[in-house]
Amino acid sequence: MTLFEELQWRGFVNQVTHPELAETLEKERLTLYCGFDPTADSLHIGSLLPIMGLVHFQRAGHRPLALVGGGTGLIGDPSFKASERSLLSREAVEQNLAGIGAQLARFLDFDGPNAAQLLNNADWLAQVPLLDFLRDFGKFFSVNAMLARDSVRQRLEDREHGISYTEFSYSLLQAYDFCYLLEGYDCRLQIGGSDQWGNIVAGMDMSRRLHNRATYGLTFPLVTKADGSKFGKSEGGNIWLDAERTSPYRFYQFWLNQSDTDTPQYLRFFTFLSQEEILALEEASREAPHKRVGQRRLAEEVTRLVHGETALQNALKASEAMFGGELQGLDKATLLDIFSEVPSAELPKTQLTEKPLLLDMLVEAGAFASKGEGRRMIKNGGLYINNERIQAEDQALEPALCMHEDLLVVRKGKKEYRLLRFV
RNA sequence: GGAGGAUUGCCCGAGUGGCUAAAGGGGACGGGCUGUAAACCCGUUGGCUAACGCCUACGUUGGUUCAAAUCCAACAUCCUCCA
Repeated sequence: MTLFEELQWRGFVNQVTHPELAETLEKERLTLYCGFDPTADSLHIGSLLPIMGLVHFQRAGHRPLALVGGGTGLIGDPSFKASERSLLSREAVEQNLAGIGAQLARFLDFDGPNAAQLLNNADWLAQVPLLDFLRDFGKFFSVNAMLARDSVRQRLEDREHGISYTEFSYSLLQAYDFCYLLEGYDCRLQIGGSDQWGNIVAGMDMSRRLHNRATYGLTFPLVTKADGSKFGKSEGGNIWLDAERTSPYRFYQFWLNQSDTDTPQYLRFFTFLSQEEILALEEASREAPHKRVGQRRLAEEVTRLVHGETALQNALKASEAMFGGELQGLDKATLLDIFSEVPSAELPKTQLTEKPLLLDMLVEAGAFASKGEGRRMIKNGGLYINNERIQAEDQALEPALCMHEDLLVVRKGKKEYRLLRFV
């Protein structure tokens, strides 16, 4: 299977500027780039698809450039956005760059004949004098073409928000990047999310006018969910690639909880499993859906890829303990280890002897927002201590409830755990 | 500048003097069924209280009234039409 066929099979190809790119990819070793916005100090799984894309290209022998938008990040991409972006400070962008760079470095191979490179467009964009830019570059840029683009049109039509000159110029900067990378790195292909189509085409236009050279563009589809909700969000908000923001356990659980309908596509998108393996998993899922082999494998693969083997094993162990229901047999160290993934709080040991209401104590420990909420939870049968359902609202807190004298595993509903420790 | 209309809980939206902590829907949360999925069914969805109840809430601030989301006044924000 050729690279392009593989990408198509996996569903990575949304739009391509030239159908002959498929052939070119077989005949030549290309340099390609994909940009990442430094809007936070960590990437989230929304960026995972482009990252996977870059890696596929690298595995096929092409040279990937991961571009962090230190320059463009100061401006803000208006594509398909409803309102004007608030500008990030230079310091924030700097900080975000460092975090994102480190994450990208985990996916790409920076050695060998087609070693990846990490670039920051601030390195060249910051150098360009405004007048030169307008004379040498802006002159070739058609405002008419830009106005016609879908990505900016909704902002033009929206009299409420409008679009500032600054954001309007974003497209030029990204086009400049492409030209710059073409010249300096012989980078002839830009890939990105479907919202980047306009920006990519703008860059291709410029490189043709400026350098009379043909370039390619390819966009990925939007990752969707069968039920129409937004991919990548869960109860706790975004799913981040940074273990500090989203623990490996939560990360693993996120993938494990994907629906049957979405899982086959996600296996294609977010794992490097071969076509045969993926088809086999699908087959197995159809035959015994309750075993959820697809979700399990998906969660395993992606967690290993993003957080590494050790973190995966811990996530597996924790998942098993929390959903297997068997807490009793575990020794204290294992217990603490497993629940290190989960929010925890320490409370004074004197509480145990004073025997307050369990409910009051949990509110105080932050497990419930209010007493009313806690009472409701108990009434509905959603509160468990050490995996045993609490039936009585007036249950008192006593030493007998604890595991290993001072540990309380609080569970709200099916999945939300919290560890309390009396010291 | 003038004339109308709007503003309700997380969101949408009903409500035009007491029976309104506010219909209905969505979302969220919990339970059931299952497979930590989907669909479906049931329940919860301002705070305090075991409960009677009390307090806080319908853009903001005042007022009328025994009683206001509901009436009046001013202000704010948005929308439409006219100049």
